[in-house]
Amino acid sequence: MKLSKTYQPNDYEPNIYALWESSGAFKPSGQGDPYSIVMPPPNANGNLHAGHALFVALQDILIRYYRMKGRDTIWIPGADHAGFETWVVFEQALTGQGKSRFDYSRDQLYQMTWDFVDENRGNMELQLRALGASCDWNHQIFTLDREVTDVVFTTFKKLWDDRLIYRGERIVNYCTYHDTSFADIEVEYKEEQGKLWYIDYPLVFPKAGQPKFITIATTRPETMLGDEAVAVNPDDPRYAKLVGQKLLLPLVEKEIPIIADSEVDFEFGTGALKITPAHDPTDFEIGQRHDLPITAVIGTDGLMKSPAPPEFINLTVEQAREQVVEQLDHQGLLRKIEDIKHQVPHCYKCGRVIQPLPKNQWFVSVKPLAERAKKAIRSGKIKFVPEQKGRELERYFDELRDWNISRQIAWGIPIPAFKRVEDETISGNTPEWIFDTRVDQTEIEVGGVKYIRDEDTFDTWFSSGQWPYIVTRGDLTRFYPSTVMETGVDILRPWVARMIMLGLYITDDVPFDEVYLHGLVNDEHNQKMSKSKGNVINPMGVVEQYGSDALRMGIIANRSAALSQAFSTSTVVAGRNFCNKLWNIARLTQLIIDDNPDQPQLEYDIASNWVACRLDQARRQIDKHLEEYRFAEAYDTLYHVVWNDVADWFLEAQKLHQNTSVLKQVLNVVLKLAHPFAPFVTEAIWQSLDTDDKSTTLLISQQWPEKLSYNSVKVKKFEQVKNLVSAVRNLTAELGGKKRVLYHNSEKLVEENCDVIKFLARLEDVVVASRSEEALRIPALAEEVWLAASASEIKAYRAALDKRLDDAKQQVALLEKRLKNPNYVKNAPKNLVEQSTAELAEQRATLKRLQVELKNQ
RNA sequence: GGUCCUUUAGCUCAGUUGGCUAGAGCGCAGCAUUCACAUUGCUGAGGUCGUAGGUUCGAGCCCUACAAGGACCACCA
Repeated sequence: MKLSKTYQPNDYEPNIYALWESSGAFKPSGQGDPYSIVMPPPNANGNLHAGHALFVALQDILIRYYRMKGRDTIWIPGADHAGFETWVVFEQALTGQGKSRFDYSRDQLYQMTWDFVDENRGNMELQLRALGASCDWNHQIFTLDREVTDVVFTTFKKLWDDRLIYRGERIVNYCTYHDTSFADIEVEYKEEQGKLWYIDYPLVFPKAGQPKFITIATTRPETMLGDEAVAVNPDDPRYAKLVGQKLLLPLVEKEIPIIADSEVDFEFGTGALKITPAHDPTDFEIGQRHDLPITAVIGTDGLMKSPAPPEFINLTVEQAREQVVEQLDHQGLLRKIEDIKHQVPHCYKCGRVIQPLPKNQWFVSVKPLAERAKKAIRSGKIKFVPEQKGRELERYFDELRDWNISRQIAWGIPIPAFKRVEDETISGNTPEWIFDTRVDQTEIEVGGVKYIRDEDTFDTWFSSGQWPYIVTRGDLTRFYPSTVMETGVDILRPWVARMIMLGLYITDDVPFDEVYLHGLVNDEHNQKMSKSKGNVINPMGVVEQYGSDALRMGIIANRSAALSQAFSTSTVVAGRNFCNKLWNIARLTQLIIDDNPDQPQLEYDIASNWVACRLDQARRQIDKHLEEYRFAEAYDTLYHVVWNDVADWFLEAQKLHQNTSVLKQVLNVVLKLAHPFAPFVTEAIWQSLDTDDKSTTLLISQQWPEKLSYNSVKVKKFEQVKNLVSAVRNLTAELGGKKRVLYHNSEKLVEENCDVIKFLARLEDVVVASRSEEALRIPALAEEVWLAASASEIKAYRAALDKRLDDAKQQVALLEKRLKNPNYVKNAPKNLVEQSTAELAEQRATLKRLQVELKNQ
């Protein structure tokens, strides 16, 4: 015996992976229709988490399956510089060394982050290998590689030339701690208990019969220092006559107009809205419509700044708020304070409140891009699993606003734009900003004019949004569009949406044909995993304990598309046990073959036909399930055919009558069907088999099983034997478990399969006899077969028989009622009616046998 | 405020165009076991499919309302 008693994954996995990798099996074959998956690049600086384990499992199953199906298959791995994410970690490390980002230049910081990432770089890749990812490492790309930045620059230029990129002062979401702006999508809104302050703004020249002031309501009184107007709804009768008049902005003593804008909600507060164009997105828009100046009183450092009155300058927002309220109260302008619950934007990383600030940034005009993307989904050019996620994206494209792509962090792809250095000698038509890819220089000269590089870097999603066509350039163009994009629902909007927009824009084609989305992997109690909760599952620990295959099967079991579901150790254990089952199937097969070396018996017995039929059905089902991305069901099908059919019935039967050629064939098919789901153990077994040319034979490179042939009559026969055996086992167990004698009235089925039935049903003996008093009829079987039982046992069993009788009666009544219903007979499909009729006959026969049985006792 | 998802056995989940006795894994109970595997085998118990209506010969599945949980979106200052 070559194989140890149980499968020890750690003894095999690393060697098996090295075998695959060195054999070149991960490379595309160049034969067959292309099948490609672009891996969502994991953070180069991080360790893999449970979500990665899930995506590796799903994508690798697809890749291995289609590779075996003969497709020209590639899975392209990547590593993400993960701009902001990595930056935050790097800065923490810097702080840990007592340093800060202000001690270095941008270029120094970039280099330092590069080195920092480089140190950890290999971990992620080793972990992908440990998970068995059969991706083509020759084509691995890092998101900061030259070939990536080249494409990103070209795209930026094209957008620029097409006037789809503009630089403008807009309100951005600014984290004053991280010192960078965010896209709308990166902001986390949290409901908070806040206050609503009601403040009187006096009119400069109150007219007779009119109020002397307007009361506004605000949750952020400190921003009033930057107010430029008070807006009311044009249809609001309370304020109709006041529109156009001036107010005196308290504390600042500045005159501001009362304007009318339909955006203003009558219902909220007093119906009068103070307008701070610099510090609120809505106010900014209203300000634009009414040509109001943008007066910023909060700086990017989060402190108050000029032109706020001197006493407020350099106060924090919170301090300023207190001061403002206090002074207003002092001046008798504070009318009332209400408690209010409202949504407050927070930095998703540090949790601090996001300040809306005006900032000059690069923006992408997304409307035309989004329109096209929406059409691609609507027309079915891109298919989503699950479908509703496609509809969700369509709605998202409708409401998407211009996309801020500038980030004020050093770690990322520099924006290839340079700003003119002000100089009186330059002519009026020299552009303020020019495109240039010499981003390694901070200052360049063009036509005698000096330009300085934009210090900002691109939003990571701007470059990763171009990933599918970036990674398929060169000799891989046949793999674009990729076949399926498999990724997490959480990045449907930030990533998938952008890949579709930019893919269509640059290549005039969709970036992928289908999108499969997986949900979050929660902890065992279905709570979201997070470092702060300490409930994070480390996939490498699971691999170490149970094996890579076990983790893979455990994590896909019971899981459906796009749903957040719990991680379950028990399904991983089930996966581990399944690996061991495969292992022992191989061991037994080997054992039998070793015992019968030179005489393969070619007699094709009924069990062999039956198992061929079961395996063939399973193959078709797995095909169908994988076609429809039903991973859990494909695995379930495999699990049961291997365990329940092959191991529990076929191999048990083979212990009696060996058929080495069929045994070999069955093991071969089992290993192939199982390979995408349990690659390591199946390959380990494959390598242990005696084959003519081992060096070139890898399971990973084998063809998926073809149709198996079998004799249906023999299949049916084994099915009957199996039913009889189960019925005997059942009755034996109910009667108390000891071995018994089976009597039969020269039944052909029993006669022909006497020894198999005896063996599988664990019978004392099988003898021909007429009905004995000391025996119980095997229930629900048409054959005249009885199991030996003493009178007292029969008596004790009477209750069970009574119950069976009741069940049968109920069934007969139900079927009769259904068949008597003329509407059923008329409307239901014919085969169903026939089926019901047949079943009724069967149930009536059963009923009759049970009645006889009971009478005889 | 809006949109979407979920609700099926003790737990985690399947259940593909409605079709008649709703499945799996784990857990639980009983029995077995020198014979590939205790990471085992056999047998079994356990569900009025969130609630209330409706459509239909027939509903876990379709429709309506409601309830609970979750996710996302939104400019209510």
